[in-house]
Amino acid sequence: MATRTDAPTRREQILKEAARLFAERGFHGVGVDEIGAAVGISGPGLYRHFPGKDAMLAELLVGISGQLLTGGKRRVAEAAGGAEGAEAVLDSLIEGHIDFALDDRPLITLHDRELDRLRDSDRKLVRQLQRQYVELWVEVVREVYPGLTEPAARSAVHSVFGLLNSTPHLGRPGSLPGRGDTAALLHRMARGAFAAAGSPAAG
Amino acid sequence: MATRTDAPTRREQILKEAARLFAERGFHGVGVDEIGAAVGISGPGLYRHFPGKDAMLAELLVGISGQLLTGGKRRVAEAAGGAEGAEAVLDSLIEGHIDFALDDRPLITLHDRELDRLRDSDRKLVRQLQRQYVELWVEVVREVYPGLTEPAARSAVHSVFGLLNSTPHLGRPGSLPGRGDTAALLHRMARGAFAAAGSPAAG
DNA sequence: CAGGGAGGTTAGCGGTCGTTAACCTGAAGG
DNA sequence: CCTTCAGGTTAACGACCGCTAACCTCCCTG
Repeated sequence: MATRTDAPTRREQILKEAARLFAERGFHGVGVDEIGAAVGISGPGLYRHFPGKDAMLAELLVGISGQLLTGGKRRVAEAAGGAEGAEAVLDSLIEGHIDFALDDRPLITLHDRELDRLRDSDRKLVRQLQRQYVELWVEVVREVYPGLTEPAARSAVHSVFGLLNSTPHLGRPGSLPGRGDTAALLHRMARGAFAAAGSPAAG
Repeated sequence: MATRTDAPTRREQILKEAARLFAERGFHGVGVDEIGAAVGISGPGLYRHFPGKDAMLAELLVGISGQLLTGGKRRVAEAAGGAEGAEAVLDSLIEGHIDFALDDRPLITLHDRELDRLRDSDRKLVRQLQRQYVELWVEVVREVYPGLTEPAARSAVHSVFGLLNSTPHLGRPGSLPGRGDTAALLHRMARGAFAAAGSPAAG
């Protein structure tokens, strides 16, 4: 839980700015000179830190997927240790995903937008991490709503991801009703969506 | 309601293929030669039909936004004519959006991905159409759930759009549980999400 | 049957972009 | 004090890409 107080490395600066620029204008829409300028160095200087532009995107996407999966696993394990039910685990997963979506909006945008720009091996890795993350959710969701078939649960999970990942469309951070309220609203809506998916007896 | 039986014009072919390619690899990731090849002509031949590559994207995005807004307005007007309540109007809006998301998946993808690649004037137009569409929903949603503040309703609408627009992530059309089932699931989830947003008294 | 426009073709220009090459500099270490 | 090396710099190359120019070929029409 060591909260970092030391300054970010140049490498981390580059990744952060690259993520922002890629999210704003797309991978092909951003030049290496722009990324360099964003961290105060110029174009080719980036090649002291990364073998190429592709490598930056790859590291970003692998990092995102891995971070989501690791966080999800941790939350499932923690909750399983206590006496809480599956509902609490689901709440924890939702909370973690919302935190990520609200804190790292550019990364969320990249996550489902630029995957196809990766080399085959990297793309396979990211897809595998994503799949594991989805399966994590599917298991928990089916435990809470046993009526759901597995394909339906998977569709529901993907749809809730779409709901939670909508934060980049909610306007600039200032125009939101406040982070806490937004998080609470998203959480309620996600639970409501799952509940509706799990009970086909709607009017 | 004249269902078209005549063959699509060359212009329409181009737009359709361009939409698919843009959705797959991004606007900057597709060359005009590829678009031409996709319709059986080669590169510069496209310039007999469009003034430039940008114009294809512009026409696609303006078309999408306009189509959504027009359809939404029509549905609101139709339902308002009958004796049905706001709930029925909301259901109709959801149904229309789902139809669009399931039938024109590449367009849905483009819709919130490549907007920034447009000329200023086109982007303003698209944004204006989108805003009107959102306001259409917000009004209906607040009628059904009067407890929602206006900002909360707008956030909820954007989030439900994220949910409904998740169809491109649901795997290839073949792997879905069947179009009707998928549409029904999405519809239930959207209603559940709105209901949860509208009643802060969750446990 | 002339002729003109719609809708193609290929060749090529000009600009952009990712990447490499060659060089510079300041700080650390023996 | 000399060396080394991490981390920069600018110049330039080669590929790609959007677009234009110039030309061709049907087909429709008067």
